[in-house]
Amino acid sequence: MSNTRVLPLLEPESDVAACCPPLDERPLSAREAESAARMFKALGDPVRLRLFSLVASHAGGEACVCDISDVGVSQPTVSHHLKKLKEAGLLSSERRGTWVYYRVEPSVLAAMGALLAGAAKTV
Amino acid sequence: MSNTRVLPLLEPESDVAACCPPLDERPLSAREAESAARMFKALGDPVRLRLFSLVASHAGGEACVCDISDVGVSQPTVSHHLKKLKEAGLLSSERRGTWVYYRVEPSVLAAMGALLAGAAKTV
DNA sequence: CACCTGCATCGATGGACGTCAACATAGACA
DNA sequence: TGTCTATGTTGACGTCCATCGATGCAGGTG
Repeated sequence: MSNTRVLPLLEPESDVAACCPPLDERPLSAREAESAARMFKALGDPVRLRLFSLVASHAGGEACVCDISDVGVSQPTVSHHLKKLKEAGLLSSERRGTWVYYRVEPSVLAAMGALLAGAAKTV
Repeated sequence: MSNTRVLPLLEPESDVAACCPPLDERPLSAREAESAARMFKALGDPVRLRLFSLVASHAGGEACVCDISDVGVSQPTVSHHLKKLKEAGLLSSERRGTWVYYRVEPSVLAAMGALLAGAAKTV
């Protein structure tokens, strides 16, 4: 455990992780919605969702770009989408020698899960 | 065991509720990603997210369109976004007399929560 | 040094999307 | 019937976005 490392969250661009209450608790403010929508939007593209799932499900929690080649789009497009996922705070990247490795950013995922967990209980 | 046989995925338009395994279980197929991305995409707009949160947090789990007027966009735009949320399977609507009421579709939310719950555990 | 490979960036293009005003439709009421 | 109110629909417009080929850059290998 001890995995709950809280991000600094200083930049207004990436106030992404601890932004919002459960969706059914109260109406989101414009600011909250803006920040949360960025995360959902990042996963709102089929290619990005496959890329993200590919990284998330890969052994060790990280994947090299070289492992990704069968998503049906060109290499520049893959790079473009990985960048988008990184900008949304969902992935982080690290270059090790020749290859670049991407890994899932757990805190942001937890935030999205919290948003939905509330609304899912709404029956 | 209990290999969680998934649904037949009948309608290509609304295979939305029980589409996908947790994001970190295995790479999503193109079909799965397509279906799941539709849901995320629907929440990927700030206005739609506010509308959805507004309905989800409203008393009784439903809200009349007349309750919604302060999202910062015109009425036709509100109607447009509500339609999008409905097409994505996140909301359902019902006309009762003069007013139209929208409510949250719980199964779809549960599906999205399941997708993320898996990936959130990924540390 | 030169050469090759893995990945990012650039510039262009076609399509999708958010937004609005104008109009259409449906129900309530007189 | 007619009129008013509440929503949905249409058409248009501007912007964003996914995609690609070409190119650039970094790191390994000879």
